[in-house]
Amino acid sequence: MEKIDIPKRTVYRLSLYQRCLQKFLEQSVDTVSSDDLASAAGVKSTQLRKDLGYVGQFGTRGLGYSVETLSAAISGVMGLSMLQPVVLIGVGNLGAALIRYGGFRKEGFEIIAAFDAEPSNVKGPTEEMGVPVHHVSSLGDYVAEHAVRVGIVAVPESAGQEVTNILVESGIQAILNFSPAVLNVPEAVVVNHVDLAAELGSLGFFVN
Amino acid sequence: MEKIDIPKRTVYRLSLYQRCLQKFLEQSVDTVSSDDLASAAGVKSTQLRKDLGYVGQFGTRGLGYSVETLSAAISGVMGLSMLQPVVLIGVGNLGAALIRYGGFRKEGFEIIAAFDAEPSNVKGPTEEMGVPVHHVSSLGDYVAEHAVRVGIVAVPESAGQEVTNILVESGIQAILNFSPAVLNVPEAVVVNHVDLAAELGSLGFFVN
DNA sequence: GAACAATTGAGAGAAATTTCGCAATTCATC
DNA sequence: GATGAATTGCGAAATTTCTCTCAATTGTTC
Ligand SMILES: NC(=O)c1ccc[n+]([C@@H]2O[C@H](COP(=O)([O-])OP(=O)(O)OC[C@H]3O[C@@H](n4cnc5c(N)ncnc54)[C@H](O)[C@@H]3O)[C@@H](O)[C@H]2O)c1
Ligand SMILES: NC(=O)c1ccc[n+]([C@@H]2O[C@H](COP(=O)([O-])OP(=O)(O)OC[C@H]3O[C@@H](n4cnc5c(N)ncnc54)[C@H](O)[C@@H]3O)[C@@H](O)[C@H]2O)c1
Repeated sequence: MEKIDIPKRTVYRLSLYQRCLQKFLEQSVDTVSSDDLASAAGVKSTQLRKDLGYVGQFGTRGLGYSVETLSAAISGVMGLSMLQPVVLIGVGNLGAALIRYGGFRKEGFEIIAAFDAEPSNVKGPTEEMGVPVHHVSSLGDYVAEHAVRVGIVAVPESAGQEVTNILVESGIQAILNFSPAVLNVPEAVVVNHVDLAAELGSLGFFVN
Repeated sequence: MEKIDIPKRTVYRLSLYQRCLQKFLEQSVDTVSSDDLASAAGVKSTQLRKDLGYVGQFGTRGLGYSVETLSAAISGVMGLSMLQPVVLIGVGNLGAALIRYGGFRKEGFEIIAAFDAEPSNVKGPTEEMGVPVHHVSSLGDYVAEHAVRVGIVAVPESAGQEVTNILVESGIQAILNFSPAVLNVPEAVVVNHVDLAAELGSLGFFVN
């Protein structure tokens, strides 16, 4: 079960490639060159080939890659062969937007339940998308019972570590963190920190 | 006015440091060591010192950094000395969430206007936050007239390049792109691509 | 004011990541 | 079935980023 050792950056790009391949598939393209795919993903073709090299050999020289084969291969590595259930904690501005967004399914993820400290304040998403919003007190049990492996944290900074602890104790394996909080987790748990304020803030450097 | 050459990663972290410093300031802490600040930001202290090294020398050996001085210095480099006006294009799920979020002001950014292809569909944010939502046809003029330098793109992928072109032609200097589209821009324009689907997707690799 | 503890700043070294270069392979054509 | 054009896969080189080390400096204590 030992995952091959793949650089984090490469894993991220594999996710991009996968989406591009999906799009090619929809357009009934059945073969792409590394140049085609790379430019669709916004990277250099050498980079793409090096990235794919971590996964295996899927191309045929002179021709390129079979979209279907490559897509299946990446899906395999990325564990996207089946829909991955996800819980979301914090149904505020951002959390609600994420729930309403329908696009994650296509990427292989489904938000199956949401949790909030005040679920009664939350109206829209439940009805709109069929995602139930529970009280955060039931988070631990839910995650454990449904063996949920991925969680999205969209609570205020002050509550970030708290809900993370619950997730971790209940066996979560990966967290997408939107709060500014620096989350403390065991080695085995992976955290992707998306810090929107910092992303915007860093643009300040480049203007004027 | 040539900016010092600072690695992108460092710029991003400077933004983190700045937020942490702000928090220290609120707590009336007036001196921090590189260890304190680094752990608040979730990085190693050697990394922090190296990052600050790009900016200048602000610490006193044996003591640490003056929160106020350092914060001012970073603000200077990051161009956050004054509130940076920002336009947002695409007031859908995500765009509306960003508008409703009040935290960007504290980071030195203010969404002064939003644009959508169908502004009549958009209700909430305008009234709630006092951010007017205009038709996208007026985007170019608005950006040019108000000399807006930073834009947030939150439209569907298919419209990403289109609105980007308008922004670029009108003199935008930096873009925060939430759409999956790979945006094509001139060298002088900086794009921060926040690809939520890819961030979530890449977690798939790490589970199980 | 000498000894000590704390802590920065910066150069050197290590590690990670990206880019390059090119042999190997495949398909199409003559 | 040989020639040529296209394109992968991979080792090597280049670049970027991170970490380590330690001398230099400051404040504090005796
Ligand atoms: N919305 C944005 O555009 C934006 C931008 C930058 C950063 N962020 C960050 O994303 C996070 C969410 O932002 P938001 O605007 O959606 O905030 P929000 O205040 O609108 O929503 C937070 C939600 O979390 C819930 N909550 C609070 N404590 C909780 C707990 N212990 N357990 C479960 N739920 C709890 C609240 O009831 C609320 O519904 C914040 O950390 C914020 O700093 C958001
Ligand atoms: N919401 C999420 O959680 C989420 C997650 C991942 C990615 N994204 C990406 O973020 C972007 C926005 O997502 P969303 O969920 O808010 O989408 P959305 O469909 O809710 O909103 C898009 C908005 O853009 C407007 N629009 C369309 N074409 C336009 C144009 N040419 N000019 C101006 N406005 C235009 C639409 O009227 C709509 O209001 C999309 O690219 C999406 O793929 C969103």
